[in-house]
Amino acid sequence: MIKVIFPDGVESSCNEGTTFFEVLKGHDSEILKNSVAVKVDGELKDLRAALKGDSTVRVEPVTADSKEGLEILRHSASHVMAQAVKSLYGNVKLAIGPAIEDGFYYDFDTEKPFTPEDLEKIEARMKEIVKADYRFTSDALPKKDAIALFAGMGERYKEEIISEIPDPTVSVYRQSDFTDLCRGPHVPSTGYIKAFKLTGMAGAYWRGSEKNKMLQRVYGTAFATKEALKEHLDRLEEAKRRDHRKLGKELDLFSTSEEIGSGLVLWHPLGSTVRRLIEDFWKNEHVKDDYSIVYTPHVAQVGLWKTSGHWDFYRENLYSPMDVEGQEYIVKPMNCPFHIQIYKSRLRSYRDLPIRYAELGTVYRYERSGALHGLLRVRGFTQDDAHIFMTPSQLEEEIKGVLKFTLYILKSFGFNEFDIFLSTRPEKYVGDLENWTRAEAALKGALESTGLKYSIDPGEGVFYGPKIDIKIKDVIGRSWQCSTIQVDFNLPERFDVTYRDENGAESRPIMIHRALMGSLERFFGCLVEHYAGAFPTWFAPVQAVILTVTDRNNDYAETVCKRLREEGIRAELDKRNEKLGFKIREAQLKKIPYQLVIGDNEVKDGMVAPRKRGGETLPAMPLDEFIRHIQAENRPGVLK
RNA sequence: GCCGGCGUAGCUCAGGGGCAGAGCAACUGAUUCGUAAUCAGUAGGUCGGGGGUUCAAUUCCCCCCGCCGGCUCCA
Repeated sequence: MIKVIFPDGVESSCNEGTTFFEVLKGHDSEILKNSVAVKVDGELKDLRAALKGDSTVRVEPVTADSKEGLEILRHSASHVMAQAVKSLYGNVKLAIGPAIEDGFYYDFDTEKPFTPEDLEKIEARMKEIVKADYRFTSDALPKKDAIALFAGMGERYKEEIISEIPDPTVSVYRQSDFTDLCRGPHVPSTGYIKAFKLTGMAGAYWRGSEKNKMLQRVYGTAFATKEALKEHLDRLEEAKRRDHRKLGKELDLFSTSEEIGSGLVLWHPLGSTVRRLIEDFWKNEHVKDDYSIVYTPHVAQVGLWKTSGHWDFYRENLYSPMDVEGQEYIVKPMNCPFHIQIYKSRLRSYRDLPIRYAELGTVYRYERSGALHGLLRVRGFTQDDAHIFMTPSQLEEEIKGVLKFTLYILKSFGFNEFDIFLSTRPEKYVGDLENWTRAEAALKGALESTGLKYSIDPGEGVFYGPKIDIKIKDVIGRSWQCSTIQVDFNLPERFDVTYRDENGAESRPIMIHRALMGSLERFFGCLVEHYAGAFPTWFAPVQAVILTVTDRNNDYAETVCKRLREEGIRAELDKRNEKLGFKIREAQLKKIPYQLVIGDNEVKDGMVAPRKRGGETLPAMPLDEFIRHIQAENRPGVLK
């Protein structure tokens, strides 16, 4: 007899050989209904597997709606998809088919790429397989036998995978006539996969390397219930609705032009207004925080990048040099060497440090055409960059300050949730170990001081120093990589940056690179999606639009508009000969925060009748009262 | 860069080897109107660009450019 302990503390005893199915049934048949697998002493197992071995085991049901359960469900769905594909198309070789973040995929080596119609056919066949409710069964095989098995089926990718598995035996899973190499576990039968959908397909290289053959990847997703699946698909729709590329066009914020070139952004007047407000706020806050704002050229001699090391390390992202009177110049991919030159323009004392140079610096980097994406990945963009030069002993204090400042700026735009990562020393690094240890401790100390949660990415730091990355979470839960704070031991060395220390000796400062928004393009794209284009009053490009009811109201409306503008409010006047409902609809579609209706009543009483973007109408009020009302929101950081 | 899809009026999209289409927007006129679309009329096209097949190409084929979904990359 084996003693079984359940998570709720209940114990029971079962014979060796009892399946977990039966074990759970005896415990709680309700939970069994929702379970796809079990965790036995922390290890995931099939429900069909049997108790064995130890005298006491802890058994925990894994339900389909849990993180691990979903993963199992999706992984099983990928097997069902593979079965469907194999049964529909001859001569298909299987590569890999894992569960991923929001679903699963399977890579196939096919003669012909799949078409959208194939996707439908595959999904239909999958439904048949689910309906047939085939059992998932598993076998352990010695590697040699497994290789022979898959070689017999012509599955050369599987052979390759098996030969790289260190264990002496591997497991295979079968459902109906389909066999696949798999670690498992799986749901007990295909009928468990009640809610799934194929979501797309794409080419994907075998093992992710461009040197290898391109395979056909089919993406899908699966959930515990139809409701959860629908919710997920609705979320995708919602994301589509918020897409900054779509809203950018609809709201006339920005565009790109084929004549100009890919990845080069035109900021239209309304988008430019938002950008200007972001920039003004950014500059003011930096000055308050004791940064010096600087400006630097867009091109420079290539030698600068040879010294910095970028010419050797990142050549493929740099634009080709241009000849200027026999000298080679390139358009700048980064701002740091310029800031270093400003630093080096005279002798610096330890008394001058820290020195903080900040710049909204526009840089150009070559990105492969396939990598470009709206405002999020472009070839020309403006970094909200800063470089801080300090003595090693100032590092921790400085990082604390930068971190606090970063969070303050992000919160001012309405971002309050973050995923924070600390990346530590990689295998290949420059600088001495002592500095690394110190810098990592400093970054850690600064993170601890914020009280925010963070995770450590060991070995993921850049070769020149450890870093903190902050991803902001938007309203629908997506993460956006924006802020980065990087310690750099390398550039001060390469450019021979120095200061005079307390003893008059030449010392090497440490540098921090940091960007809060990353780039204005990316941050703006993120803001558009976060707010679905309905920007808070303080950075809405148009804050109030005045809508006249008839031509009789035009003169008064003009004075209202003029007055608002004098008060610094971005107001527009719509005196077109259209019905009020039409004007409201347009203002609403433009997502303007306030619509001021002016008809005969308002003219008579010297009032305005405000209507909010959400549809709420406020009682008619004197203009001065409305100005007070909107001014209360017209300040950086106020998010109405 | 690679795989697949797409590119038709300012926008959203339909069409398809033989006259280039709709809705919205624009323009003109009428209407002077109270909280999400007033009515009528007019104009608008190198069907992304180049080449080929054909009596005839926007449609079929090839090349290029751009966009979209991925792969890859992201200092």
